[in-house]
Amino acid sequence: MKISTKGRYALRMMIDLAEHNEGTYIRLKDVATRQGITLKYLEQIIPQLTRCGLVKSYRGNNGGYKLSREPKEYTVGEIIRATEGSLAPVSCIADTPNRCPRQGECATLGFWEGLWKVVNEYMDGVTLADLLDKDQKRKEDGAVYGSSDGRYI
Amino acid sequence: MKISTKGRYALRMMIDLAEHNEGTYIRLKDVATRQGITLKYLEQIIPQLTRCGLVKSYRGNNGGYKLSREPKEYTVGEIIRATEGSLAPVSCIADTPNRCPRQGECATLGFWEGLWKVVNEYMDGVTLADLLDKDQKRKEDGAVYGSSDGRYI
DNA sequence: TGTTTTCCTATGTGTTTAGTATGATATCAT
DNA sequence: ATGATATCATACTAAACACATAGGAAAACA
Repeated sequence: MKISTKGRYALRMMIDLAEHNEGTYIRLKDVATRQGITLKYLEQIIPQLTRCGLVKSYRGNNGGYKLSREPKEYTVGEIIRATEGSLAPVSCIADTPNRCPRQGECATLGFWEGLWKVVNEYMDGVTLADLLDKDQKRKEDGAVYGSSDGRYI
Repeated sequence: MKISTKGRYALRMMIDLAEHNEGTYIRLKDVATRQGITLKYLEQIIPQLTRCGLVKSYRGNNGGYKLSREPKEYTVGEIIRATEGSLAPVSCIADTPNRCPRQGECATLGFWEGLWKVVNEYMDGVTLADLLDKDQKRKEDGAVYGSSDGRYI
């Protein structure tokens, strides 16, 4: 039940691109330095975001990456799904052709579908802009995160 | 973001033990046959449930396993956690000593904590008895699972 | 004493994770 | 043109994990 570094780093890249957005393309090297992750690894992850249209890329001397929309137009869910793939907790319910032969007689299927839905709804309920707000507040004062009910926003 | 066979099979074992509960100990061999999973693999998973006090075991000729409580007294969450470990989506927030050195400056930490909470709350909101009810209904007629809002109950 | 069960530990195999490395291709500044 | 600097594509690897299989010890009963 873990999110891999691919998804986690992708989210941090998106936040970094949003925070340093001045209209120009941002070098991945700078993102890597700021985030403390090797350039080569980020180079391997970010093409998934480009292919899904989440960021725009530009080659060459003053090239780099930048967001293709406003931060509030991204949900965290689509960023994570772009890099991690389906968030289905069991492969037998995903769109993949791994359908289980015991489907008709499985007592737990509905439970897993419910979990899938809960995870997606949580992630799609938080935007990239929400994370930026938190980050700004954190930088201003050493505020504690999270609301009283643990829900992120 | 996947649940492994350990957790999934553990849940199916618990359902099986509940459905065939007549007070006596149930042979794991019978569970394995009914569920279509090898005995040897289940033998490797079930000790975690015994150690956590979820089932009672008895050795010898008429030995086997049985639930230590009523089905409605189990949440699915405790069954899954007993076999899968912590459901924290990132290791840096779990109780494990993998705390991240960037904690103070991480904009995503609160988001992951919120996801963790959502997952736990969903799983702890469904009992073993709930899954049994669904299973009974499914056996009676070929009913469709899940309520309109996708929430399992 | 033999049978049947749980219990314990070792082994194997394939996949995934988390990175590292090498080089090609595009773009710009000079 | 040419060199510098960026993305892009692909291959490789070490370690961990998933998903079992296998062999035998210990307990309980008939």
